[in-house]
Amino acid sequence: MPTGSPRRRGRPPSGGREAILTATLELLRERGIARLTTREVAKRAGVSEASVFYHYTDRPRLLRAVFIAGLEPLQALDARDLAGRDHGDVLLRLAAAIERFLDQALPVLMAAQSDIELRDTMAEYLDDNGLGPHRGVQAVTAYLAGEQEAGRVDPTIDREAVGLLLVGASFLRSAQRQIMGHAERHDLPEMDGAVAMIERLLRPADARGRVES
Amino acid sequence: MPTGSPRRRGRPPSGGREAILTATLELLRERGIARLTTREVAKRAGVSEASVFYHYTDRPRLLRAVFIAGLEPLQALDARDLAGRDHGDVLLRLAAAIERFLDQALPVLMAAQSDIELRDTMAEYLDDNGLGPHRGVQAVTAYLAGEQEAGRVDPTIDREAVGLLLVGASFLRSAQRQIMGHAERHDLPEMDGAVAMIERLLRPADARGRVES
DNA sequence: GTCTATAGGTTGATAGAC
DNA sequence: GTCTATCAACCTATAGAC
Repeated sequence: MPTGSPRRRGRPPSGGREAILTATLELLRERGIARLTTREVAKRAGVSEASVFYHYTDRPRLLRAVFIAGLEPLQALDARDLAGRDHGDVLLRLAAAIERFLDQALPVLMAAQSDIELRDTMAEYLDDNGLGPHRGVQAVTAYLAGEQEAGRVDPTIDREAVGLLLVGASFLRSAQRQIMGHAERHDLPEMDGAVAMIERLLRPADARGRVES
Repeated sequence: MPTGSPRRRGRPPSGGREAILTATLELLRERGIARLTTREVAKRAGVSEASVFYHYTDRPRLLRAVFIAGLEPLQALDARDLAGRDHGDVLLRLAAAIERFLDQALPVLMAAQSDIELRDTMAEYLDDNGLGPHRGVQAVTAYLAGEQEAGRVDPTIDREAVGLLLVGASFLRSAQRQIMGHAERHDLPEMDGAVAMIERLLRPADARGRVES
């Protein structure tokens, strides 16, 4: 028997299901969850409201689907994929990747905080799938462990602590952008300086005080 | 004419106004803003619903008042108030203070993200009053500047970068507690390790490698 | 300042035809 | 799978008496 599926049974999907998901995510980011009505979702997706309920049963389940879709990119985060000249380079790229992810996901994560049932649903999902902020910390930790083994990073460094510091800074910067909106004043420092400090910390003892490059 | 106010004119306040504020804040933290109705607020505060509108005009203004009340403790944050044996001690206390503040304020900050108009209102308020995450960074920066001047901290240290790292870690830890709820697994590292790494970074060059105490 | 009562409007969800 | 039409529930806000 054939294992592939060259042709699915039944009527092919018309794309309505995905259109609803996309429309919901857009409206969530644009207006906030409080102004997100199934009516508006249907309008933007170009389907009827009943169609929304046909596909997702009720509003909480629709939102759950949106949350999961919005968090999906976190699954693949790995510092070792990011090549770079030196530690500073890799860590800066990793921090940038985390900030990019958070800029997308934070609106969704925060929206879930608006309702205790949504919050619990999402927390359970995150927990079951081993997701959450610790994922970013793990990415840093794994990278540092490899570098320590290769003798390129001080072996007495607390890998997890460094991960917490780096991911925390990225998180704070992304959250600040969202909370403060486009208020230009009162900016946070750039990541460069923070990464430079971390880099200084990582240097093996025998390399300390050496002049750069 | 007397400048003090030994006795206010008119009927003394019965405490209804404050009861409404407190009830709103409680419900916000317990159930989330989506389930926060003026009806429930009135019930918990022990007043009629009309009383809520008498005092706060409409729901957005009530929420604005709650946000401001919830953020007030940030105004006073200053690392120099926190005495300690050494840098690690002071920074650990400061981080703890920031986490305590955020545990209270983050639910409020996140709730404001649920509605774009609330979000903008709050962002404007934060901006006008110079509030926001940068306040925590400033507290660290100010402390480090003093210590650098006294020769107890490496003068080549990027103060703002260190502030970003420390506040970021506190922020991440507090946010994780709220987002993940009481899911025990997948914890983040404690602050101690992170502070120890920062402390190592701060040591003046002539003190590096010295054995502790 | 506080209350009761209610108007007015919005929303999530269902029914039933196509 | 998609639609139109509709309902029951709920919420904010106001009116007017005390």
